[in-house]
Amino acid sequence: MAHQGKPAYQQVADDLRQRIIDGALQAGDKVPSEAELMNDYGVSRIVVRMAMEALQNEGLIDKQQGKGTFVRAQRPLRKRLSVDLYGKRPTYSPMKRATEAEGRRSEWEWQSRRTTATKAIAERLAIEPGDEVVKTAYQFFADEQPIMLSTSYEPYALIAGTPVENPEGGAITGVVPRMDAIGQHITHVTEDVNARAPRPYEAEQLEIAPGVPVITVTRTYFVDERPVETCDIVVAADRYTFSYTIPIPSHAD
Amino acid sequence: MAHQGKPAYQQVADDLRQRIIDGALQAGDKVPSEAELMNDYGVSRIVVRMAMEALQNEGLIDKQQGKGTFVRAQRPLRKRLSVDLYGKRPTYSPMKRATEAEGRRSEWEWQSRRTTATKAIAERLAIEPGDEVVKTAYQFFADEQPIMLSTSYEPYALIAGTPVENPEGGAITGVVPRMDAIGQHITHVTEDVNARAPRPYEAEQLEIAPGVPVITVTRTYFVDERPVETCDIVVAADRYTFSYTIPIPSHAD
DNA sequence: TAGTGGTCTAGACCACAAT
DNA sequence: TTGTGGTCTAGACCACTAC
Repeated sequence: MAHQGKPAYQQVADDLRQRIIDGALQAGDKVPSEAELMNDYGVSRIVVRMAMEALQNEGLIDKQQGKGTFVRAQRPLRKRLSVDLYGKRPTYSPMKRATEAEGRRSEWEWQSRRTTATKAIAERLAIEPGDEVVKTAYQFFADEQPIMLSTSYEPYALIAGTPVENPEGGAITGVVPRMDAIGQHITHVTEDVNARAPRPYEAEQLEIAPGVPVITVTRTYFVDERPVETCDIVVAADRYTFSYTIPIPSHAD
Repeated sequence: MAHQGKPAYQQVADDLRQRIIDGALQAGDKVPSEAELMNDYGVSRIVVRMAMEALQNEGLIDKQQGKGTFVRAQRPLRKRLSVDLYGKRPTYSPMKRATEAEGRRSEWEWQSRRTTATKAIAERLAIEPGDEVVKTAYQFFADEQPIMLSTSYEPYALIAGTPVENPEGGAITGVVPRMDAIGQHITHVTEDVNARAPRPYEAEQLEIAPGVPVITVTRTYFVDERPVETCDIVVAADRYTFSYTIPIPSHAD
């Protein structure tokens, strides 16, 4: 490895990245094995692995134990979790839309329990810490593969004794219709989008390598200024994209 | 390190993560040095480093060469890049809003040049590959620190000979006002939000460690169904969050 | 000068997949 | 059985920071 001031592992990563971008290595192609790369570049295995790890975290390659390393299919194959602002229906169920639109089955599992609000959750729901909330953990699947984790919180006071006390137990799916059923007509939703490396549990559930980033969304549903549900969403960034369409008001000032 | 089937580096990471979450290690606290951790857990340095790298990529710690490793300030301190749907003004300049709102100066640098559209860009702008476009690379700063990279593309045919041919050279800042000035009244914007590890150039520009994810946004401005500008945005995920507010139409079906 | 994290070598054994 | 990537050891030297 001719040095140019840069660390060797970055030079290896740069070279391989360029070969992928240039198309010398195409989607599905096998990347040379670690042993071959050690030879090709004249570096130790740790250097090769550091380079490959960087490329994996960039979403460019896919390592498979026992088989080898392959160039990933690029962006166009990523699924979109889209939020349609123009639909007449008040449903707000991007995952269902995304999966049904592709003729796939949409499935989820959930586990619900009553608990008390932490300080952070209380703040998001504009209630007091210690107030009762219903906490529900969801796992969404498409074609048997886990694609999204979500944990939602609702003030228990809001839904106690109503038909929707059981989160998704009834026939009504989606937060907006469920809230509609008890007279809470959701007016808007806020989403804070961020990203980070997955926690081990998330990496396992979503079947991604540790280091491959996840997109996190903190979503809160409001009836006017009152929050009625808040949830934390986690999806694998190398497989999914969040899409937004934002209307720009006209210049009639 | 008592083994429980899990790799040692995950156990070390799990233990340190728990100490941070529990508050035993608080924001700003110094994490034990690599040498101390090797001793504490009875593992080699590479194991300690793999654990620390995971925590860094999760945004939990901050490594500083020569000084040590420290627990990061958590989410609430992150800045928001917010998109206000309700403002009367048609400006769409989230970075300015975010920085001005905090009484900070907002600065940017840009470099513009005419070139031809690649296949991907042509598709996003609904023009033909090879058509002329104006490509502009922006760097946004807040308090001298780089916070956002952006590369925008506009069809040259749209702006040729107009006062806004020079991207941000005139007094008009922001895409919506600029387009307004030439009679193009932007009706909506689409954003595709994703995340990945940064490229070396991005890590350097944004002053983040390789492995700390960036949020990428592919944003396109439309006049009715016609795209008039598209851009790629990159921000450090450990410092910034994108916020959306989405109105939910009422159930009057 | 001492302590920190950054890079790197040369090995080793393991788990998994293909043959 | 062979080749792959996953984990791990025991070192080494360097660059940066604080004293």
